[in-house]
Amino acid sequence: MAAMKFSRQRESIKHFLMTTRTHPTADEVYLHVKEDFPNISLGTVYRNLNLLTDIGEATKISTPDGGDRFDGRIEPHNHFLCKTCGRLLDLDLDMKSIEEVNRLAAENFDGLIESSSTLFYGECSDCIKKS
Amino acid sequence: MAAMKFSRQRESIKHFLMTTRTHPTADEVYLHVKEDFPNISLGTVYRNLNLLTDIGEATKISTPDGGDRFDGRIEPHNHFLCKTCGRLLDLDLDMKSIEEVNRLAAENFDGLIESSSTLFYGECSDCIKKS
DNA sequence: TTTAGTGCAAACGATTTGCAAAATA
DNA sequence: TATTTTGCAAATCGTTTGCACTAAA
Repeated sequence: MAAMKFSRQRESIKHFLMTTRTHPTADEVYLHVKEDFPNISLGTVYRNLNLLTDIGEATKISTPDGGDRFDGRIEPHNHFLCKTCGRLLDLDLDMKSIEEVNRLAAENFDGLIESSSTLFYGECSDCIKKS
Repeated sequence: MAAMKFSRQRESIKHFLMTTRTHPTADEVYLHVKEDFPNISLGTVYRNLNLLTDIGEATKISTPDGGDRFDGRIEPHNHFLCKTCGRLLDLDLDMKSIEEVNRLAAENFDGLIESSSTLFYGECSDCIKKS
């Protein structure tokens, strides 16, 4: 079932995800990879982003505003959405804290908790400075 | 600026949101409210859901699978998404725990954290029983 | 040479929007 | 009466898919 083959396009997408911290949308990935592969199509980008997500080499982040973002950092970590500029930033809690949250939740919940993802809301330091 | 007027449709939408715990999609809200207002349109449902969300009387929940869900519970609380049946359930941490998470995050973050929303993943008790 | 991946364009589902008519203030 | 909200339909946005072709194994 599905012997995965190498593809230059997929490598490029993966490389971009792993070297940026901007949590790009599929379209932003497309525009970037297009610089190296002018003929690449948005469909290919979506197919590879989903594939990378499925095999655990990327993460999909959903926010209440607009399309999904993708993240090449696969270690558990969390995100912050600035209500002013809309940027999505990394926000690291140490592993112990993340586990502690999951443990606390498990106490109040009658099922199996495997992971969690927290989205923090507020205003980032850049926007605070400008106001 | 926008003096809000009463509307029967909006009341019905709001009432449904406040009395269900199913975290309905816009379409599910539409189908339910349609029982009382057979002519209501999906556009009206979306307009009111967004309006209620904007004035803080409802919450929009984004998950990595499919469309947004809406929630009439406005006190801070969290959610659990079952990987097997896809249901979105409430998961309450006590207020202290939520505040503690936000405090921990603030220590590692250079901006203002106002709130947070955690989505837990795993398998719900119903699905565990069936397997 | 067999199979997976690509580019393209059409299809899709969810959500938004313009507009004339209806409801609220 | 003045202004907001509605229903409808068309438009838009993000994403997926079928297909003939190309690249990798």
